[in-house]
This record gives sequence, structure tokens and C-alpha cells, in this order.
Amino acid sequence: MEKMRADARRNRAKVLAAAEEAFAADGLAVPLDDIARLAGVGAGTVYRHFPSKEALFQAVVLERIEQFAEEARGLAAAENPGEVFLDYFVRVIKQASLNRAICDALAESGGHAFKAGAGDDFRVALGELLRRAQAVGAVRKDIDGDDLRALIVGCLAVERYSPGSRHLVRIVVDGLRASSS
Amino acid sequence: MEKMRADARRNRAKVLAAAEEAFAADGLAVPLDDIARLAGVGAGTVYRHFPSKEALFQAVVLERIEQFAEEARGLAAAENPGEVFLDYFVRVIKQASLNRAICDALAESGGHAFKAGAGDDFRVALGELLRRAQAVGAVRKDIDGDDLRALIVGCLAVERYSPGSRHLVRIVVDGLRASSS
DNA sequence: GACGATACGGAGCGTACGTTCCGGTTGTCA
DNA sequence: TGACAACCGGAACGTACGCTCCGTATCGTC
Repeated sequence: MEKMRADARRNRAKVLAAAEEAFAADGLAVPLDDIARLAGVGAGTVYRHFPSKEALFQAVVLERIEQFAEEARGLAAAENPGEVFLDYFVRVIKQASLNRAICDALAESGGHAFKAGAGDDFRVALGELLRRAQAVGAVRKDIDGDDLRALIVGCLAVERYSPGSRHLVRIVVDGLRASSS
Repeated sequence: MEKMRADARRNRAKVLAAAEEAFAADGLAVPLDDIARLAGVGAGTVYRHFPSKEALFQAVVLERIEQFAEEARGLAAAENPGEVFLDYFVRVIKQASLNRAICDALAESGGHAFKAGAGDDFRVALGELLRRAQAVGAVRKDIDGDDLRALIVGCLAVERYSPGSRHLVRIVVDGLRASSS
């Protein structure tokens, strides 16, 4: 992974960039040959660097999820946890809805990518924001991080079904705020 | 459609029944050959009755949606529209989540099946229940039938992501109840 | 600059699946 | 019951795509 030939490292980066773009636009359905062509590389080269299309996809998705987690960690110390949490929740949904790779990763196999490995960072960071928002009474207490991830999945589906309808996500947010019943 | 040979009519019914079962279990991904085998019929016979796999799928899905619409019409005259509406909303989600054909139909092409043709009956009936629930103040007034369909899609995604977690749908229901903001 | 190792490209393989085609079969009607 | 049309089964076709293979090109080193 470190002592690679210079051209190999270059090509690996090109493949990753092309995959990022292609998967984000068309999701997992994009043929691997297209990614190779977009990267200016042969199909064999892709397989030299990633054992399968699935592995490449996961690499791309996990990288994006890690960015979400990073952002969440940066907000963990904010002084108004309620607003911060809800803003973050909405922002993640909006960003993810623009990225078909994320949507497909969630749909496939029940969001396996969100659950395993690097997705764990996201789970932890999101859970922390939630905990703080609950502590100040901004969010109902009968939910946990797993529930939240499921809600994100649902909101993504809504967003894909009828894009841009603002108040649907707000309904969920209102539901999160409502007193626990 | 009417003056068919007896065996043709029989086979058509067998294909439809098999497709219903297979699509409900495995969604659109089930190979057409499997449906034919399940129906005890050759692949050619399936194509004699339905121009494409997609058409067969739509026929099955629309039939199911029509059942939902029927049920909704039967509830239109109830004396407690608030409860009736929310119960119906939850029940549709629960039923649909058990049927991968419905889930796939919603995912594919933004729920095209729900929007066109027979799906219209569902839209109308659902809208009527909603209107009555709003009239008695049980549901916030800033949503319409299209929003509801989108919410159903989202709840289905949640259900598939983390099955059986009751209170996620309840969050949405609470959001629906919440005062309009 | 030459040599071995490493990486590249893209043709080609295997598979899966939607769809079509046609020789045989079965229902219908006179 | 005979004959024609409608229908059936399933082999075969075309396509798409993930993945592999191997002759060739490129890189790093001495």
C-alpha cells in the first residue's frame, strides 16, 4: 500500500476519483468498464487495486461516511446541542440525497456499509450529538443512534421519491421533538 | 381478454398467481424463468400473456395497490376520522413492508406505479381519509396526499432497514399530529 | 543503459437473464 | 371426429456485465 510504483499510485487515485464521481451520479448500477474508461484506465487495472467492484464501491462509500462522521465530531462541543443536532440531521440527509452511492449503499443489504467498520465512527459521532440534544430536552428520549440511522434512511427515500419537498423532513424533525408518548 | 381458450385463461391465472408470490418474496429481481417454473409453465407462455417482465410486474403491483385503495374507500365514512386515518397509514406501511414487490415498485423510477393509472384510485382514497382527519384537527394541515405517499415510501425504507422497530413509524405519526409550524 | 519486477490494457471468458422462435400439442367448432 | 387455429414448452439468441488472462509497456535499480 505504501511501496507502490509511482504510476500504480497515480492510477489508483484516478480510479478512486472516477469511481467517486460515477457512483455518486448513477449508483452501484454503473458498469465497472465505465469507471475504468472515465479514469482513463483498463478494466484490469481497476482489479489490480480493488479485488471487486463491490470493494471499490465500499471504499468510496466509507470515505464519504467518514466525512460525515468528521463533521459530527467537529460539532460535539457546541453550546446549543439541540439546534446543532437537528441542523446536522437535516444536512446529512440533504447531502446524502445528492449522492446515489450513499443511497444505494443504504438500500443494499440493509445499509450494511453504515453498520460495519468505518461506519462505526459515524454511529458513535451521531450518537454523541443525539445524547447531548436529548440531555437538554431538545429531542425525545425514547430513541437511540440506531433509530436515527433508520430515520435517515427513510428520509433519504422520501427525498428521492419527491425531491426538494422541504416539509417532509420537517415532519420527522417535529416527530423527534415531540414529547415521548 | 375474454374469448380466450380455456387453457390459456388457466395459464394466465397461474402465471399471475406465481408472479404475485415470487415478486412479493424477492421483488423485481426474481428471474422470469423462476416465475414460469413456479407457475408450471414455459417462459414463452408468460410472454404470450404479458408483453414483458415489467408489464407483469406492474400488473401484480397495481392489483395490490388497488386493494389498498379499496380498503381506504371502505373507511371513508367512519365516524372517527383521526384514528381511522392514522391506523390506516400504519397498516398500509406494515402490509407493504412485507411485500418486496411494492417496495421495489416504489424504489424504481420514484414510485411511478403509485402515481399512474390505478395508483390514482389509491391517491384519491388516501387523500379523502387525510382530508377528513385534518378536518377534525387530528392531523396537521400543511400536507397533502402527495406528501403522504412520500412519507409512506420513507417509512417503508425505514421498515426494511430495521424491521419491526415500532416507534420509528410512531415518530412520523407524532410528526403528523404535531401542530403545523 | 540494461535487466528484472511490477503494472497496464483490453480482448475474451463465463454467467445470468430478458426475449424470441418454432415444432409439437391441445382446445374448439362445425 | 376431423381440421384449423390458438396455444404451449423450452431451447436458443442477444446483450450486458463482472472478472481474468497474458502479451506488452513502464518503472526502479545497479
